[in-house]
Amino acid sequence: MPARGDHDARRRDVSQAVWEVLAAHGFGGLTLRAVAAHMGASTGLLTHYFPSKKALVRHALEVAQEHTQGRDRFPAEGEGLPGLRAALLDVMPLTPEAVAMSRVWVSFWDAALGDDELAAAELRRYERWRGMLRPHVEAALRLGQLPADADPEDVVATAAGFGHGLVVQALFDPARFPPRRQAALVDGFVALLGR
Amino acid sequence: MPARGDHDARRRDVSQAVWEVLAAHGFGGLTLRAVAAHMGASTGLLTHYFPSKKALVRHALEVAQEHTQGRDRFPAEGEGLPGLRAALLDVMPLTPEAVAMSRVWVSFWDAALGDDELAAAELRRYERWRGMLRPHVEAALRLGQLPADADPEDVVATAAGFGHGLVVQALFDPARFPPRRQAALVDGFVALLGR
DNA sequence: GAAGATACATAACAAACGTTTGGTACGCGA
DNA sequence: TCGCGTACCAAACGTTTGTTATGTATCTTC
Repeated sequence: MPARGDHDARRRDVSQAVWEVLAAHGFGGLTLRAVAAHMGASTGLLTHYFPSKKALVRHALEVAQEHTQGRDRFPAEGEGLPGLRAALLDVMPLTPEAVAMSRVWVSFWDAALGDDELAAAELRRYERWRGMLRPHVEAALRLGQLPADADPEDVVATAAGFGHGLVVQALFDPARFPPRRQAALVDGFVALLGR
Repeated sequence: MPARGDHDARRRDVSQAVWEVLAAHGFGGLTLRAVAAHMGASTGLLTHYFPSKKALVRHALEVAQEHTQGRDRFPAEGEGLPGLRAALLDVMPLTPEAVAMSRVWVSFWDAALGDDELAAAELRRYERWRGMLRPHVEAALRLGQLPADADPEDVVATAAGFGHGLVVQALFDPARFPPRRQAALVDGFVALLGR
């Protein structure tokens, strides 16, 4: 077994394993031994790359965040509401990978509720997500796709709420919320906004 | 300090303590010792009333559920959409107790993601909640408050998603989502449904 | 090819966990 | 008043946790 590998790449491998254990068993099932076993290694490997479990989790979530943002997104077939539609579809658990990702973030809410630092991170994450929706809402307003008196910030918050709420429902009841229906509900919601 | 107390009442006391620890620290911070300390007792007391931690949690969630349902609800000032509005306001974290309750349920999602039995319970809970929204949606349809071609089941799922999504946002960002704004967003959403 | 840093595995550590055990204090029927 | 069952505490059990210590290959550099 080698030395001189790519240190950062290995850290990313470990984060990936953290991610997968998290998706499979939630924060309650996230132990160093579980992560190590999942990647066929020992806990010594983990401690070699991360000083503590908390540091490991923090890095894994950062990596996850980049992965979330750099995703092959649904192409927005237009400005305004179509863009909002695409942004919402981006967060839906439509594929197995997206399901895993959603599971991790929902799981993360529990950990964040009990830890101030993680709660602050979750707050920022929410702001960033609303920030991604906002341009589309503002464009829609400019294009007259929304009632002229609509408050953009309220529309953003409403859309963000609808999106995450639908994610949770789909996560717990995939039979009732298959990808096709998730997409249909998103379409219906966006149509609702546009009068 | 023994004897002939009301056994069931004591079990409810314990469940209440579980509830409070859960609201404060999430599932990750729920330990028998924490619960015992919270009620100034020993872990022996807990095991005296419950055979295992899992049984304890199960009972606590059942009690919580009854408490959720038997809540002093917002009076529905009308049939159809006003009723839907009231039902949505009922789940919003508008008061400290409602905040605690919402924290517990969000926290519960993590535990449910890693445990099949809890996941099934969460699925049922969701069905029950949609079941509470459905009559209002159907009444709204009957009263012509919704477009005649609207699918009631889709409207229910959309409203349920919006509701829970807003709960999560409000939980993590109470400054941005004070009670007044939560209510305003619910009003805006219901108005959206009614054209 | 010797020296030293790197990359792990293995094993031990104290702490915390859920659970079990043993004991004591009290209420109640006899 | 005796005896028994309930209610509970205190302590200990074995396991699992995150962390630390030690050991051993492998690579890099000279």
